[in-house]
Formats: sequence, structure tokens, C-alpha cells
Amino acid sequence: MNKEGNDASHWREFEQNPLSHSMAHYLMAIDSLRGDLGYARSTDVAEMLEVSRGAASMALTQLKKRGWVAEDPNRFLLLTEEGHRITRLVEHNFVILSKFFENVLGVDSETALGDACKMEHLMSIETGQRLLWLMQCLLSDNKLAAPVRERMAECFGSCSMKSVDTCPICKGTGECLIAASAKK
Amino acid sequence: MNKEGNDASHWREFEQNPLSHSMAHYLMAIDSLRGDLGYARSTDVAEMLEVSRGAASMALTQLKKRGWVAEDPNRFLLLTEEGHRITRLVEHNFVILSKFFENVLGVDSETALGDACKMEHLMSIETGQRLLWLMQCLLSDNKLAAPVRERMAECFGSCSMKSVDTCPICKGTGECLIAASAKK
DNA sequence: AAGATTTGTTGAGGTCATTGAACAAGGAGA
DNA sequence: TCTCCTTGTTCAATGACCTCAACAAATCTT
Repeated sequence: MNKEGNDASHWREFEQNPLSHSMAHYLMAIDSLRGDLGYARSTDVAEMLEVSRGAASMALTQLKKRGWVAEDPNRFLLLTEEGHRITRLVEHNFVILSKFFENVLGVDSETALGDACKMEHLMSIETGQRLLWLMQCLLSDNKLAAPVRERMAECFGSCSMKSVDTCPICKGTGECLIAASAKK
Repeated sequence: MNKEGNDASHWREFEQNPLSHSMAHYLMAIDSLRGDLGYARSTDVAEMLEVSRGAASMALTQLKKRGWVAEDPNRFLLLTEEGHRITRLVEHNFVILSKFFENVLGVDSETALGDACKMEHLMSIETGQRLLWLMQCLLSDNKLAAPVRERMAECFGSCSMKSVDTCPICKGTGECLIAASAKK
């Protein structure tokens, strides 16, 4: 089936993502600690993320080298301007994704938060922006959202398409994804 | 801001995802090669993914140990039943995500494919299923989709909410995500 | 059959991210 | 001052990836 995802072209971009999942969480931990306690030390970060002090120390060294983390005059951890920009981006992506999953799609809360946490650092700015626009329509205007919600309920496990080849979703895959998903 | 993504609770689930990004692509390469050539050998997989033969050999050994890959009587690579189930799941997630990004959100094609490729192995079955339902409403029924599309265009960079605290999206974050996203 | 190429495995070595243990500095209290 | 605890760093190991190079075995070619 889909060639795009399979041939070599792009799959390695995952490893080269500017920010790894773990680095994203080190950054967010600093942000969160400074908000909650007013300061963040290496040990606090380690404790919050439940990693060893050694791991936190080495990760933070990396983040300082990349210019995303610095120390204030009291040697407390600080996000640089760029560090803060990146952190906010990931945090926003988390909110966007988790609310979309939970409030628009109606996904179970645990699952929604888990999925969002895994994907937050991987979603591009463009996609995040547009997802936000979609959510704004669907969550702020009930005249628009209500029929979508109703219609979604009708789709559960059934597809109205006559043929796989004319379906805008399944065309090219050789099978009806709705039918396949009903079996999972 | 959002505690859910920051405290230790769940962030390590990323590493423990049943399937890594690279393993997902080894599985999909086998599936794709068997579809295209009728068979798949270790070297073909290496070539398709643009990794060394050594890397492919070791990855495939792993996948055989986990029971997702086997060899047919001619020593060609084969997905087991479970391997095939997992592979189809990831392939479907790729189609769902990329079409959603491109056709519903209107994201640039390159970006949509890139984002989908990075997230395909991380989206849960439940979320994928519901996203598919949403797409079905929006792509198959133009009476429903057209006003959403129109309304989305109006949202570009502007939020109609009076206060951040009453916005179903931004509540709890302390800032308007639409406004923040306009600056990115 | 003999030589050349293809295929698959293995080993050494690098990166990233983790652990646990050892250790140096600094601060707090008796 | 002299301990004791906290903090932060570093070191050896592990595990999941990757590369490149060496090699054995199978499969062409001539």
C-alpha cells in the first residue's frame, strides 16, 4: 500500500527531529518548576521526571550546549529565549492535541493524554496551527459542531461509500479503512 | 502551564511504546516489498530503507525474536499474522493522519506526510478510529464540510473569545493559543 | 570447475539516553 | 570545627540504534 510512508525518502527525519521526546520533557520540567517553585535545580528536574541525578545532569549539559538552557546569577536553571520558544511550542502542541482528541474526537481521557504526550514534540507548527483553527470552529460554534458530532456517531463502524476507489480516504489503499478499523 | 504533560506520570511511555519508529519501518518495508516484488530479502529491506545490510540484519533478527517476522520455505522474509496486524495498523495510521492533515486541515503536502510519518506508530487504535470517523463526515458530506472549511478560513489568526478563561481550548493555559500561534 | 559477485552475519566502534556508584563541594547543626 | 546531608558531576555499563569492514556461504559467469 502507501508508498509515501515506506520508501526511504523521509523516514529517517524522525531521528533528526530537532528535539527528542526526552529533551522536550527536560525543558518543560524547568518551565513547570520555575512556575511552581520559582526556581529549578538539576535535582528538582531529576525528581520531577523520575530519572537519576546523573541523567538530568548530562541532559542539562546538552541543553546548555544547544543554547536552550542557562543559569541565573544564583546558579538556578533558566530557559533561554530560544529555549522558552521551543518549550512553549511543545506545550501548546500538547494542549492542542489532547483537547482535540478528548473534546473533538471524544477519545478516552487517559488515551488522549498519552497519545498527545507522545506526539507533542513531533507535530509541525503548520499542522498545529491549522488543527487549532479546526478546533476553534468545532468547539466555539455549536451550530457547526453539533451536526458534525451527530454525523460522527452515525459513522461508527459503517461506511456509506459505494467503492473503495471513489472514497477520498481509502482510495489507493485497496481496502476500506472504516471496515478495517471496526475489526480492531 | 499544563501539569499533565510535565510531571513524571506518563512521559516515559514514549520509550516503552510497543513499536519503535525504526522497527515500524522495517515491517512496512517487508510488506511493501512483498507487494511490489513478490518477495523480500534482508538486502532489499536495507536498500529500501537506505541502511547498511548489517543494520537490517540485526533489526530483522530482533523482529524474528519478537515473532513478527519469519521466513518462508525459500528463506524469504515474511510477516507473521501478528506482524501483519501491527504493520497494517501503522500503515492505516499513516493514511489517516496524512489525509487528515492534507485534506481536512489543508496542510502543505510535504509537511503533512512528514508529520504523519513521525506520528503513525504512536497513535492509539482508539484515536485513529475516531479520527477516521471525523474524516468520513467531513470528506464525504459536503453539506457538513463546506461550512467548516469556510469557518476555518475565518479563524486564521483571530479568536472570537472574550476571555481566555472561558475558551474551551485555552482555558488553563493562561494564554490564547490562537494569538500565540499567529506569532510563530 | 574456477573465479567473481551477491547475500547475510558478525565484530568493533559511535551516538544517545539511561542507571548506579563514586566522589567533590557546599551548607546546617551539634 | 566536625560531622552529616544535599547537590551536582563523572565514570563504567547497558540497550537501542547506526556505520563500516571482514568474512562465510550461496549463487552467478565464463
